[in-house]
Amino acid sequence: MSRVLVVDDDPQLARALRITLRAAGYEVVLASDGAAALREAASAHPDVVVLDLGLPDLDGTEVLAGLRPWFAGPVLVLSARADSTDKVRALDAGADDYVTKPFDMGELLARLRALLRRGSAGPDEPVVVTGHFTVDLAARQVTVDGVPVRLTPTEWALLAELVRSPGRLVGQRQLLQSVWGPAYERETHYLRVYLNQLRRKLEPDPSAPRYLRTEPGMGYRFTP
Amino acid sequence: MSRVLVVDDDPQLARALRITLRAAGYEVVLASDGAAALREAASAHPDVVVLDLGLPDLDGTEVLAGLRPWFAGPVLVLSARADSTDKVRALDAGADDYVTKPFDMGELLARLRALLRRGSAGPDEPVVVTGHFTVDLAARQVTVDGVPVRLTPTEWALLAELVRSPGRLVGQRQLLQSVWGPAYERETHYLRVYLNQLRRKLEPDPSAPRYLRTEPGMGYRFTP
DNA sequence: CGCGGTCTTGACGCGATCCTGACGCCGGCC
DNA sequence: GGCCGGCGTCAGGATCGCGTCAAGACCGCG
Repeated sequence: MSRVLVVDDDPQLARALRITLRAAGYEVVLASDGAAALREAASAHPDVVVLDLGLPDLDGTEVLAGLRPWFAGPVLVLSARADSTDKVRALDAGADDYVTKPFDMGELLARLRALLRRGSAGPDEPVVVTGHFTVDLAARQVTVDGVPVRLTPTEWALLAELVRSPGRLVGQRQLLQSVWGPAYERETHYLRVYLNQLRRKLEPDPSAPRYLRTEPGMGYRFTP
Repeated sequence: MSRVLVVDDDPQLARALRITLRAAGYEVVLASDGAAALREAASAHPDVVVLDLGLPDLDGTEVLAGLRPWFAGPVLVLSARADSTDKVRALDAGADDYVTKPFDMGELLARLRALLRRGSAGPDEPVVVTGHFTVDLAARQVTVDGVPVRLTPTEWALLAELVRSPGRLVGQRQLLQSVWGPAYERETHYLRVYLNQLRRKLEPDPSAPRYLRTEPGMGYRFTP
């Protein structure tokens, strides 16, 4: 059955969620603060995360930001704040659903079912390894032959988008849209420049790319 | 940009949605009752459906039931009913999100963005296998005897169109229209050239095609 | 204010890709 | 038997996309 990571600092609510989710057939992992949430998400490989925004250490959106670069599964946010600007912020930060407290357990379960039905696209591995370099999506770090390499923010965003779907071709439009925004859909030149830089930093032989391959006219493909 | 099918019988709300969605960069298709909704969903190929449950002819859940067997994209349900049993029913009937009226437009847009962000990778059956080669539609990769083969964009578009309806005859007009555009309906020569190239790359014996067959005067057929 | 790093933009050469025309083959039809 | 339309095959030239380099714009920081 599916594994759920519940992130909530209220022991009473956490306990209620654990019992309800167990009864519904889920395996439950608990975390009571943001740091633990990120740790558990990386080690327990949950299929879905239920995240309370009101945490003692980190802001909920920070947890989302730490999760999203590498965690592909759905995230359902719980919050006491019903203001729509809060909802928009959380949803745009990567949440898949937003439920305001107090909430009905039946509805929460139904929303979880809906999220899980859609299926997690791609592996949620926080670290991707190749024969020559490794990409740690959770720690935002790349190492070549064990040596850390510095990437600029743009280079990182581009690499993360490619690495998140290994073996799959990623269209140039999708890359441009997720790295530069929807207005830059046609600036394919950017891709050429930054792919070149990434290859120079990561590929054993930048002139004959092994891991960051070009599919002319369509996009790029990361092959581990 | 993405296409949204809006199903609502309230002209005022429909108009507001159309204006807002247009402004947000979406292409909008409207339907004012359930029958029209099913028709438009089939013909317009929307990326996402916004469905009001209160319709004059059909119950909203019936529309959902009619949609779900073949429509893979996300469906966002609008409803005046805030009762959680209604929400559960709609979500379990195949809805991906449920928003109660009155709602905030910004929130609706954020929820649509969240749905589309996830929905780009549909749960289709993306791999087609034959005795000699395999076509992975999601990864955009073709392998012959396990070895990846490079296809040009045109070759890929043509092959994908054929492979999407296995065993079925695909007319030349349909192929030309979907690969080159409506203006090229008569350029049957293109088909001959590119089918030839595909056969050379994929068929065991290109001069005696087994998988990419010609139906003289009609079109082509892919037989797994 | 200066400085280092990063992002954008332009120019250029090269190879791949697309279109186009020519030719031969085959089967149906007159 | 000859004609004709449709198909397969091949090759070459125009065009497009890609990689590469470098210079200018921009930004945050000291």
